[in-house]
Order: sequence, then C-alpha cells, then structure tokens
Amino acid sequence: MLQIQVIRENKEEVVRRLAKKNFKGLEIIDQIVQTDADRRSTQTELDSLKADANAIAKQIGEMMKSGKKAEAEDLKNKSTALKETEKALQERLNTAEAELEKLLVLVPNLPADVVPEGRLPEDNKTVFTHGEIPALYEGAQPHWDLAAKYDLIDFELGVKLTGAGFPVYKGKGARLQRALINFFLDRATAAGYLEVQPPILVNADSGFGTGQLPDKEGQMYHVTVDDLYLIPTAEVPITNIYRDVIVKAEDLPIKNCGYTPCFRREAGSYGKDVRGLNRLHQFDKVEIVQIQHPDKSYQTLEEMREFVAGLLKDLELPFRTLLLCGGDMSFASAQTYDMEVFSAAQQRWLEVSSVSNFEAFQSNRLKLRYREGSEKPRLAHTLNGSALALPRIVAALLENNQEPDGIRIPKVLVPYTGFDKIN
RNA sequence: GGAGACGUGUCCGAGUGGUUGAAGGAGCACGCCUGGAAAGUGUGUAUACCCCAAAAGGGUAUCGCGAGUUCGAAUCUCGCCGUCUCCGCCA
Repeated sequence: MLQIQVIRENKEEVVRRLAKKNFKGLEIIDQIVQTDADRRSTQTELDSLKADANAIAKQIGEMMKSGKKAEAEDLKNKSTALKETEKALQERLNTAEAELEKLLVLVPNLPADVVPEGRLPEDNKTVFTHGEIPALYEGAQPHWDLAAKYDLIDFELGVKLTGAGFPVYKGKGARLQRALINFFLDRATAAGYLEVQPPILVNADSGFGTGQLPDKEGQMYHVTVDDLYLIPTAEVPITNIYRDVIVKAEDLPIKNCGYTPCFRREAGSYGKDVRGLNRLHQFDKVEIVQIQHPDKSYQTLEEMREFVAGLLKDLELPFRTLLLCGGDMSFASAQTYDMEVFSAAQQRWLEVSSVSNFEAFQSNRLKLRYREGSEKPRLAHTLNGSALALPRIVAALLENNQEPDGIRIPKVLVPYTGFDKIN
C-alpha cells in the first residue's frame, strides 16, 4: 500500500511511474486524492466538535462536585445536542476512511527507475547468465518420466490422497527433498540469516500485511471453519513477525530465513505449465527475508540476488537472472529479479526464485517501522527471495544430470543425500 | 470442549464513572555530582491522525480488540481474541 502522503504530495509522479506498471486505473488516484481531502476536512470538523464536547463534560464534572445540579443539567442538554452532529460526522469520517483504504489497496507499488518498460515476459531484461546448457544423450527423458523410472515421485498416488498437484515423494526422491531443504537452510544460516520455523496457517491480518489479501484471496487455500489461510510462501508469516513493530535502526538489517511447505490454488493454470513438477499446489521452499533501512535496501537486493545465484552455481545448474519489466512484476514489488534454471529435457527455462524489494509498500500495511535515535519512527523496507523453491530445482537436476546409468547428484548435495547417484 | 480467574505504558504495578495519556516504582536517555564508577539528584521517556508552509503550538483517538450505556468510561454492559488454573481429551 502506497502512503497517502506520497500520493497526495507527488500525484503527477505517482501517475507517471504507475504507467510503467501497466496500471490502468489512474482515475483511482484522483478519487484517492479527493477522498483523502474529504477525510481530512471531516476529521478537522469532528475533532473540534469533540473538543467542545470534552470541555463541556469537564465543566459538568466540576459542577457536580460543587453541587450546581441545575446548571449541570443545562450543559447536559447542550452536550446531547452536540452528539447528534458528532454522530453524523463520525459516520462520514468512517465512510471516508473505509473508502480511502479500499482505493489505496487497489494501487500497486511504484516500480524503481531501473525497471524496464514493458508488459510481457519478453520485455524482461536478462542481466546475467551462467553455465552451459547440457547436451543430453539420445533418449534423455523429461523429469516426470525419470521420476517414474527411478520411483522418486508418485504423482498418481498424490491424486488418490489429495488431488492433482500434490505429489508423493518416495525413497531417494524424498531424501533429495530433505537434502535440498537442509542445504538451503545451512547456506542461508551461514550468510547470516536467522532460521525461523513459522506457522503455515495464518490469519487474515497477516494475509493483509504482506499483500495477499484482499488482492489475491483466490490464490490461497482458506480454512473457513477457523478463518485461517494456508500460506502461499513463508514470506507471509516471516514478514508478519514484524507487523506493528518498531525496531531500532542499529538492529537493521534483520535477516530471517525459513523452510515451509507452500500452498497455492493456482486457479486457471493448465497444459505443459503444470506437467510434472512444473507447477504444484503444495511445494517446499526456503525463503529469505530482510528488513532493511531505506537507504540500503537496493544494495541488499543485489546481495540477495548474489546469494541465490551462489546456490544455483553450487548446484551446477545453468541459469539466467532477469530484471522483470514493469508489467511482469508483482503487485507489491518495486524491483524484482527472477532466477530461471534451464531444464534440458523440456528445453525451457523454469523460474526457481524471485527476489524483490518492496520498499515501504509492505511496511505501510504492516506498520513496520524503525527508529533512528530519538527521531520519529519511519517505515522500513522489506525484501524477500526464494532460496530456493524445490520442485523446479529437482526437475532441472533430474533432467540435466541424467546419464545412461542414472542421475548424478551435485557434489555439494552428496553430504546431505548420502548418495551420489540415483539409479 | 466444560468451569472459573484475568488482560493497564519498555517492564512491574495502582486505579470500579468526573481535569487519568493514565499514580508509584524499575529500566532507559541526557545533565548535575565523582578522579572514575556506584549511590544520590534533576529533567525527559508512546503511537497514529487532524490543524498550521515548516518549526513552535494546538486538537482528536488509543488502558487486549470491537460495539454499546452515559453529558463524561481504564472503570458499567455485550461480543470476540488471548493468558492462567481445574476438569476432559491427546501427539
């Protein structure tokens, strides 16, 4: 959520920058400015009315003490009359505030200046590539066939237990999952991230805090009996740890990491995009989150990007880093890098990580602030990134490392898997 | 899940309808004191929004959250959330 002061004071600039994000509701900005003006004038009026009423109440109190009952009665009537106006104004203020919030929540974050123009994936800018695209032997298979061949993942069984998109990992397949999770967590910890194990169900306040609600309500599984949501990413509970918190400036950056399963309804997905591990309803991911001072958040974004790239290098996977264009970025992000690995049998790039700086967009919803000395609290910046999402990593590992006699495990993972070959 | 008790500021803790944003204490910050420290002592110590070009200053709201009663609520009523104790159940 953008800060109302920012919109109020820099309306032209906001409109201009939103255009890059392909935001079509520019008239919303006008409505916001107008609703805000109404809200403020109403509050001014209401506050002064309340001040009068408070003063009268105080006088009545003094009269009651000194026994001037009759005079107090007069004042009571006067105060009762004020209350009628007060009630109407209060309702108007409530309406204006609700309306303002409803509108503000519709406005996406402003993209950073370096974000390229464009609305399609083709407009994303490749800023880095690494590794050779492997030449596979004759008869190489896509990961879903390999998973069946070596009995690593049972998609059919998942359908029986739950439904499509909930695979069952077995044997070395399950072990590989565990190995990757541990490897990612160890690396994040070594990089200074504090590991946390958050709940994987969250309440509506948390969903709102990171921007999943109300914008993407349909993307989350909703446990209606208890009104809780299954998290689509650990970003939600981890970032919400800092909801309504004022941290000391010297404690920044705050670095947290965590492993959680993630749940996404993925309504509307179909075809080759969802084949095998490409898109699941439940998947595992290690997430890194930072709370940072506004002056340093872009430097931090680059560090996080480097960190994720380091993981992919160590896993010996060919990858590229994209700087997303305005139209392809998420609602809440100011700047996003996507990391994609090349899946050799499918001959396509698969997104395995998204690293973003949200600037103060999430903080504003979260009321996440930092304080410098004795100054007024100011909104902190939040950042997060996948480090990493497992299924597509597994897909690429299986496909790229397949050899006639089995699938080779990258060296860094062997201590975690306990085997160097799947056969 | 059932019964009961409770929920006050960074912390402890007073406060059952009338200048209470909230006594007192601790902690913290700054100053005095000291060779230095402790002790002592003085001052300060929430957040949001509104008015004001800004600062200064003023106003409103906030004692778990929300609604209500009242001229006036931390104090009374209702709902919700949470904590504790006992019972039940259980990994």
